[in-house]
Amino acid sequence: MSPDAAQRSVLRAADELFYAHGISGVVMSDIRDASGVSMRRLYAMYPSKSELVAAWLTDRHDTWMAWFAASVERHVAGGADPVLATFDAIAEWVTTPGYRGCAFINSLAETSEVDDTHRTIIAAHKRDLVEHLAQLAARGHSNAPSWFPAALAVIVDGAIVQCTIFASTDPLDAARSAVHQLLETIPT
Amino acid sequence: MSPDAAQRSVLRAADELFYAHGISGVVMSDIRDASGVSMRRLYAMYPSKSELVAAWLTDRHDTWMAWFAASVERHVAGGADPVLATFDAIAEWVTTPGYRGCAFINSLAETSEVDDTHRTIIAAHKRDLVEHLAQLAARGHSNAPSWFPAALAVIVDGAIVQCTIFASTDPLDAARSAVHQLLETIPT
DNA sequence: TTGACAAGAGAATGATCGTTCTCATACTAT
DNA sequence: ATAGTATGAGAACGATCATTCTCTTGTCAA
Repeated sequence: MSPDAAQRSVLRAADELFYAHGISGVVMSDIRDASGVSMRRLYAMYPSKSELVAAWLTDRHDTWMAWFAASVERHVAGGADPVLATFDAIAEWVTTPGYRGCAFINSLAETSEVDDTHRTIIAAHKRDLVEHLAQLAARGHSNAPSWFPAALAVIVDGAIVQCTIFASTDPLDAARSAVHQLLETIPT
Repeated sequence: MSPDAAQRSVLRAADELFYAHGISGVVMSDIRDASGVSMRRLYAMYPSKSELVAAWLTDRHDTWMAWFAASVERHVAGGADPVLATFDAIAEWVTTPGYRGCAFINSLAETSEVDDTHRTIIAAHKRDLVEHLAQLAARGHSNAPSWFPAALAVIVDGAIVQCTIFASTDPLDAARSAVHQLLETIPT
């Protein structure tokens, strides 16, 4: 297996396993078994589990943001409002089999207070999400109040969490209704 | 130590430790050391760590809901709108030293998909919170749309999560602004 | 006082985990 | 082909954990 293929295989295994079972629910030999990469090579690539987790989070940030942006644009191309298209994208995600909430929120719950590396990646992910939502809001709702993007991010994260807890899309629908109502009151 | 005192001491230790370090970040001997209750007695009370966690979550539900209701009423008595008083209460909580987000959301991230007991307690907690918020909304905003309580719960949970991630109260302020704006559009 | 049982301290047990090591097997360069 | 190096398979190691056991120290009824 080429170094590149090994790297991809490990990150794919890490994503499936860490997302499904949580960080402490996955042991290094699970990663080896799922990726087919030997312990020796695994530790040559990532000198500790913590660094593998950091690499996974970084990779997942890129992958997820790219997926999210593409999904939103697809719905915008179909005629949706850029802000409301956010909820169409999240609805797709939430109804995916194996959905278990936001990997970053979940990982934060498992991250001890001393591990700054993981926290930093997690916060950067959410900062990027807020920024992306701000750009969506700027398209077509250019005079939304300054708190709007941050509020939108709060609502999106709340919906992601509650859809996990209730195993239902009802919270997402309520969130969409609230944002729809909010947009009505914003002069274009 | 009386059986009652031992029970209280164990639950208090469980709350401090599980909340601060997460479930898998706490080992049973930590509970023993913090509570002063011997292993033998600990396992006589709770036959496994998982059952201790369940007892902790149940206890925390009662404690937290009581605190939240009281804090909201305090702010309502000070003249706040019952719905907006929610954000005053959450603001108190978020600025408490040692704040680490919602124990139930955090625990869900650590709970494996097979452990139905914990999931059930977590979902019941959030259901009770939604119901409480619905009752607050009914006071003074009796003709809010039917999605309003669920949306309010989504916004509250999102704010709780994002204040943890960003270690800031900014998300809470944005959330409050959004709800304030929403209430403006609801005919009394 | 004594005998019988309840409870504490904390060591023992067996499983699991992160990480490293060994040995056997390839591959590379000459 | 062969010495030298890299890699894989997976056992070994040392730490940690949930849980149980042992031994000791009360405590209380008669």
